[in-house]
Amino acid sequence: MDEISYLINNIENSCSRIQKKHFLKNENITTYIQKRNQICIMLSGTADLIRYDLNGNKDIVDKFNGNDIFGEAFYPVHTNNELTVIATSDCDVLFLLQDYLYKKCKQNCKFHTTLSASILELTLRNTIHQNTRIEVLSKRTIREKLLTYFSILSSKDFSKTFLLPFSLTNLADYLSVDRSAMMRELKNLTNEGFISKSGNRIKLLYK
Amino acid sequence: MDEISYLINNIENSCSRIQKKHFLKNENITTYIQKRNQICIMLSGTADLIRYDLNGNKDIVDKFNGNDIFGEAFYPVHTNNELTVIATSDCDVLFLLQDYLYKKCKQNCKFHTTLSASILELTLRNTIHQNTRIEVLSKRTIREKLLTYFSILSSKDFSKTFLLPFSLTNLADYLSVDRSAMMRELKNLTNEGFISKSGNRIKLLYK
DNA sequence: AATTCTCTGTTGCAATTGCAACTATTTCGA
DNA sequence: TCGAAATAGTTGCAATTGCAACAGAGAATT
Repeated sequence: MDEISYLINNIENSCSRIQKKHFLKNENITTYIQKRNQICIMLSGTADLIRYDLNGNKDIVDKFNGNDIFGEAFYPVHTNNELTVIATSDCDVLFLLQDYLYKKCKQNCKFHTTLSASILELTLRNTIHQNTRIEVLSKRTIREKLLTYFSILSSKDFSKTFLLPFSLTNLADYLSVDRSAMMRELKNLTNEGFISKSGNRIKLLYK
Repeated sequence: MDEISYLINNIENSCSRIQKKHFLKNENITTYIQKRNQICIMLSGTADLIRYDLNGNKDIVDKFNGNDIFGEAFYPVHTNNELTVIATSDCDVLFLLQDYLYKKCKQNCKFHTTLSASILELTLRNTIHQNTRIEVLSKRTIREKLLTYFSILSSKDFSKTFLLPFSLTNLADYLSVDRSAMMRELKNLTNEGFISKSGNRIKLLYK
């Protein structure tokens, strides 16, 4: 993402229609409002996308890291719940409107060209992440979800041993299964000799 | 998608690096090969993305319609299975390589600018579809999956009554649940007065 | 018009999962 | 450095789900 680095470094002397803001942990970064077509890019830090449903239940829908692209422009916003992005650490976020990508500004600055290319690249990468998650979520048992996800991590690292990118609690959320049921299944997989595990390090023992 | 129409109509006198091909039902459109960075756009017709795993099991991973964008550039391709796109009806498909989006051709034709903007727009729309699917798949019970999906369809149509966009068999695939278990749950929802249903038409009876 | 194929609908049963309710351990902030 | 969160780990039990195996209705193909 050299392109994004370029953007960050040149943000000051760029068009006024794109903004960079800094947030402290626990601050509200944005709320998804239909038809606003807002696009956000996480430059540094982390945040959670949170849904409050009508019963007031809180639900972590997504998690964002550096270079992640998000915002209501990417999301099916429907009326009966509110989606809010909350900083889980201090962070810097870039804001722009989707329309801005299609219209050239008067100055015709290099910024636009670079920005469009970057957004496309970030979006493509985002799509790959989403497809990964869909592939995993579409498995029907916890065992299959775990093994599918492990196999993806393994082939990404070119190694039978790899580090989980988050805590076991968060892994259960990512797989959308009950944490205790997932722990049970991890134990089964270990006892049956499919994997071994110490902390967040997993080793695949088959094939 | 006027942009895409423009592309289709001007495909003949465009760069040679983008191709339009016609396929008959059941023909192989493409196979996902790592690092090829191929992008495909379905101009007309329908196709299935199919995975063959090591045991030879066949699995429909995704379904594509008009204006859908797909290809290995969007997908986490890992070594132990093959992903193939098969036409489920006669169709026209546009092929290009991802790099092509970033590099201007010598002629500097209008084609490039339009194409990049279109691809970005198609990708954004694709992302919204994916987020919808993730939202639905991340519900833990069949009942919740159904109600979540119904609620999205309902708010999209601005109506408590709406048509399912596919057969009940395909709905079960989309929700990634056993079809018979889903039928059972649909019956429960009907008996308990949450919905009514005739054919593919669903009516929400609550709130 | 007959046949094949796909889709809908149903049910019993076994396996899997979520839920609740704990304890132990680690991390983090005041 | 002490206490509070967050994380990891465990288990019994009830509810949900997948699976297998049907039958019938509708489409599509020849």
